[in-house]
Amino acid sequence: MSRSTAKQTASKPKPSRALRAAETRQAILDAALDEFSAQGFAAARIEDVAKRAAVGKGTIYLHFKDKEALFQELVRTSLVPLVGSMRAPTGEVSVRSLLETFADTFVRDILNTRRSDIIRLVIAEGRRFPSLAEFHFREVIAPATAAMQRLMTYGIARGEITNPDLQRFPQLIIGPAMVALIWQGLFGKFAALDVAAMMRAHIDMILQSGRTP
Amino acid sequence: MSRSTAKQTASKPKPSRALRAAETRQAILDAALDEFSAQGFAAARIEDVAKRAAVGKGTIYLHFKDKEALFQELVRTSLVPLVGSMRAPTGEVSVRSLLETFADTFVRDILNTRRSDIIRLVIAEGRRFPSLAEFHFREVIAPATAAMQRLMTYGIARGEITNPDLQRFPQLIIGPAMVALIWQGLFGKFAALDVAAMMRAHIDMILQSGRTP
Amino acid sequence: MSRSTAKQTASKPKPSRALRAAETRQAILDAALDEFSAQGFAAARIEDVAKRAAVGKGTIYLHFKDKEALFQELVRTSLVPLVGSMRAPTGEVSVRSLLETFADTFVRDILNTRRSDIIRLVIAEGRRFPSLAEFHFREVIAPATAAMQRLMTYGIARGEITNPDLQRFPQLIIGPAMVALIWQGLFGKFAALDVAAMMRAHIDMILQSGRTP
Amino acid sequence: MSRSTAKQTASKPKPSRALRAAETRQAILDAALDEFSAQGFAAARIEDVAKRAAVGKGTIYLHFKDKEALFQELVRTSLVPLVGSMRAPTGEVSVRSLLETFADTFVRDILNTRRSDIIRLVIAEGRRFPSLAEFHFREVIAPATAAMQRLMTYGIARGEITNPDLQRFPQLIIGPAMVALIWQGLFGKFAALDVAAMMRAHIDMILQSGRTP
DNA sequence: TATGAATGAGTCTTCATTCAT
DNA sequence: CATGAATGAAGACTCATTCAT
Repeated sequence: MSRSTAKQTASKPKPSRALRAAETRQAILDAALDEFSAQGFAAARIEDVAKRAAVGKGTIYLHFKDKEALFQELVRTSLVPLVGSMRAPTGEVSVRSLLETFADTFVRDILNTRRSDIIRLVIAEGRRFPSLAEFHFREVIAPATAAMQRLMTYGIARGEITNPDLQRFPQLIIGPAMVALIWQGLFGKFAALDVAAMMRAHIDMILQSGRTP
Repeated sequence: MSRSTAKQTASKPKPSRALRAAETRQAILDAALDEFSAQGFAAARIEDVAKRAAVGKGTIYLHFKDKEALFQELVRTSLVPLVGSMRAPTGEVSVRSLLETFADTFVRDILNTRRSDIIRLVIAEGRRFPSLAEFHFREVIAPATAAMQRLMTYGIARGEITNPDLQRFPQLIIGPAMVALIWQGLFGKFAALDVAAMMRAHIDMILQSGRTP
Repeated sequence: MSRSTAKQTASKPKPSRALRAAETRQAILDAALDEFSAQGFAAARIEDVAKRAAVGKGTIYLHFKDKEALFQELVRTSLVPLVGSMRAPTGEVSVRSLLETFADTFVRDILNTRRSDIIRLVIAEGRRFPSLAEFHFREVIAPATAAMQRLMTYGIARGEITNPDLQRFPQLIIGPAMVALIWQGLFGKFAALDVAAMMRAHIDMILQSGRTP
Repeated sequence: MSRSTAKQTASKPKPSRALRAAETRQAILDAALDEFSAQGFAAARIEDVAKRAAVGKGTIYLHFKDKEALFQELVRTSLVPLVGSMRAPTGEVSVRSLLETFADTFVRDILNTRRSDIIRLVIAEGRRFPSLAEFHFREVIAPATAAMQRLMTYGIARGEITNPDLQRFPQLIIGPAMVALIWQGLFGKFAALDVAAMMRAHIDMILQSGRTP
């Protein structure tokens, strides 16, 4: 929403055309996220997206080829940035602290944001949009599991991790995050879940795992 | 085709009208599961359900008030039976064997059956059918987590379980099952997951958890 | 297919087949009147007629070819009997008393009975069932207006009626009856109308009409 | 066909979008009157209305919520304007001339126009649309009968009307108009009715009524 | 005769998409 | 670039009618 330059001159504040267009586009994506995650792909109405974005219905088609393109664009652009943040563990950082950072990041930047809606959307609609599922696997899931595996390799090298299964099944590490996502989305109303505490307990479990008593 | 004579002779035991109706109803539910889990609620077409069930379109409305009723009925009747099978642990059974039984049952009776489609449906459509999400919570989730908590209590009493967090967060125990469900549904094509092995690894982790080395 | 013999053998009191059939048929007609007059032809449902008549849906088709036949049969059989009752005025009866009898009969045997529903049905659906309108004209309207004209001729001969217009426009005599019918059907709830008093006032008007003061 | 220039030259004055929309709306109402009065509410098909109005099916739903709203709007907007024209009688106008004006107006502006179809529609469908019947009573019937009563009061004051029943039963005055409406709609084909002459005869009758000879 | 489960043609209604302004 | 009136294909749902029992 940078509307901070070149305003005082004319009657209308007119920022550069390209800028306004980008803003409109983003407003549409924001609105689309609301509608798609509330209604699902099929039941979401383009008109509602337009209304929520405060643009005309036709405007959406100036920015996106059709409803499906809008949907896929939404999902694609919303999660890819996340992956970049997962880097190989280096230096003397403990696995525990890396896992804790991961958990914190997950809760702060995904679970409590609208990104969680996106993930739920992928889960909900992935079956009907195989290309989306594939894209998501390639761009999000595969890198994330690979990162977890690297983290486990690192942990084993450091002696912090002793259970080799964790390297084989990075899903075990990600598991509680997924559960948290679904739980908050569907059952949070009925039974609150202290996700942060659960994640901490889970990290404890991972680090204790494999130790021969 | 004389219709008034010779009935007891043939192979089929003259299913009473009511019986045939019940069969029709079940055929519709089966077909609906196929269509709904393949297409999602909104995109599934009643006509396709009818075609798959080999009945006329109108027949569906003879058995279900509308598309939504068919959907909810489908989900409701498909999962409740499962819950009955979870009984309190008794006698001298080890927690490990109980967890292994649970894991086996999950893989055999849910993951590799169409029930997994139902659960995916609940996850996918729960947002738009709050009553369904609530029903599912009440009838499936809550009993299942309660059973897990009882199992952990039992394990702690027996000394097999030493990590009290597991009692507080039964979600940690169920987690990998949920991950498996989603993974197989969306990403199984891209990367196979040996769910049974993962579940075993998870059980090991649970049982080792909390031990002070 | 002799249906009239050999019946007294069995247990149930079973009236003759033909009798039962006639009863069923009449029950269907009664139910049809209720439904058609409440819903109109198009919106009335055969299933509701069946339910109200306490017969199966298929039974209706044993007695009537289709929905339209049921409707036409209903209208035809319900009004024709009325016409027979209008006979030529004879003897020394005054026109006033004849008109009063007509008014009484109308109120008692039509307005306050379900026959009024039939007439309303003819008015409502006549446009779409020209054959019905024609039938109704031929069997009810034409005879009734002819009877009124005869009555006026009779009245003029007796000196009771002095206005020749009444002979030319028998509709003027029938008018208030029609108004009463529609009023009671549509607006009776909002403003009651004392039909009998109105009819008396109308008769006074007719008899005073044409007198040169 | 350059679209950006040369607009003031042509014949058509560039109807603004809103104006065109209003025209479309009116075209739909006109077409709906045709279809509804020919087929009745239930049997009229929206698609036929659209075709007759030369618009797409969906366009109708752009202007009216559903079929029923279209129907009610049609009836509501078509008759209310009439009521405004009935004003209290003033000055030295004779009751006869007022009644004659009323009769002329009825024949010219209702009976021989499509408004008569509307009234027939109200009669035909009023039972199934109670709100419509009520609306019609409130907006048309009640004002009309009240106007007639005022007219009779005025006539009595002037000495032209001597029959007090006419004040009590304004329906007696309106009667023949209603009969004419129904007659022309249903039986006009079988037996023509000279409505104007009948109305004149009726007016004579009213003015003679109550005179003691 | 009587039934009611089954059928599918027929309708209303929605909504993604287009396009004239 | 932006708009929203117009469109019509698509899909849910109804109900008269049939027919096996």
